[in-house]
Amino acid sequence: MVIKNIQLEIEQAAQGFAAIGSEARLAVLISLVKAGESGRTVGEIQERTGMPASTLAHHLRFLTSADLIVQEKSGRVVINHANFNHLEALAAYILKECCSDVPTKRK
Amino acid sequence: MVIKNIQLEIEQAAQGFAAIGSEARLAVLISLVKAGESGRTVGEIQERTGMPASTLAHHLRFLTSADLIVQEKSGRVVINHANFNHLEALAAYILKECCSDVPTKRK
DNA sequence: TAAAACTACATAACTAGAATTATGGTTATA
DNA sequence: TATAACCATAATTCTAGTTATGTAGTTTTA
Repeated sequence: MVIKNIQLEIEQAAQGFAAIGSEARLAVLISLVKAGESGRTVGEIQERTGMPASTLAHHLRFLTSADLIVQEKSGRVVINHANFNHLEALAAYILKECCSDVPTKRK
Repeated sequence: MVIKNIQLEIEQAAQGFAAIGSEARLAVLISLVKAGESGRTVGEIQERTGMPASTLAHHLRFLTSADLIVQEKSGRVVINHANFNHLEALAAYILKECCSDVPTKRK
């Protein structure tokens, strides 16, 4: 798996975190992360999470617009993939600038 | 700096992400991450972010209840510290279970 | 039939002004 | 010189208007 380095702006990062800031959506995303590259159809996610289709569609839209997942249409089904590049960037964002304002001690 | 390994439940993780899922709060948190261990007073954060005191107080409360920051009272000022242990755990959470459902190829 | 779009509504969140509380420093007074 | 009174500052709480979100039923599209 190739991980591309993405540079996030604070708006994008906040949007990304907001997207996984609800238990329902976080559960959906984690399910897709577990599934790896091959992803899962909307139906498969619905089976696993048990949420109503319309609710799930709404959350998938939310996750898609935050660029956390990518949807791919294949015939009649839609396959959802975790966007690993973006997720990596998001995870890194939190502590990226750790301590940059701490004055370094003079020796 | 010692990093403790924290195991997060999905509710806690979602709450944590929700806490940094607003640009205002993410900006506050990043400011505290930059400041490192020594933290920053409410006033210092206000100077940097320019947001009204009442709004800032509200967001700090939110961040505190999600355990992302820790507040320490010192005389008249309240010093805010990023909770690095929790932030590490949150960052790790996103991809922790990556690909666990992918069937491994037989050799 | 699978999935998305549309719709509706109750609930929660964001923002910020005004009032309040808490602390520390300064000045006045006995 | 105590100490009471007062003022300044830091931060929080109260309150309210506005906006966003969560959920899910219904309808549409491919």
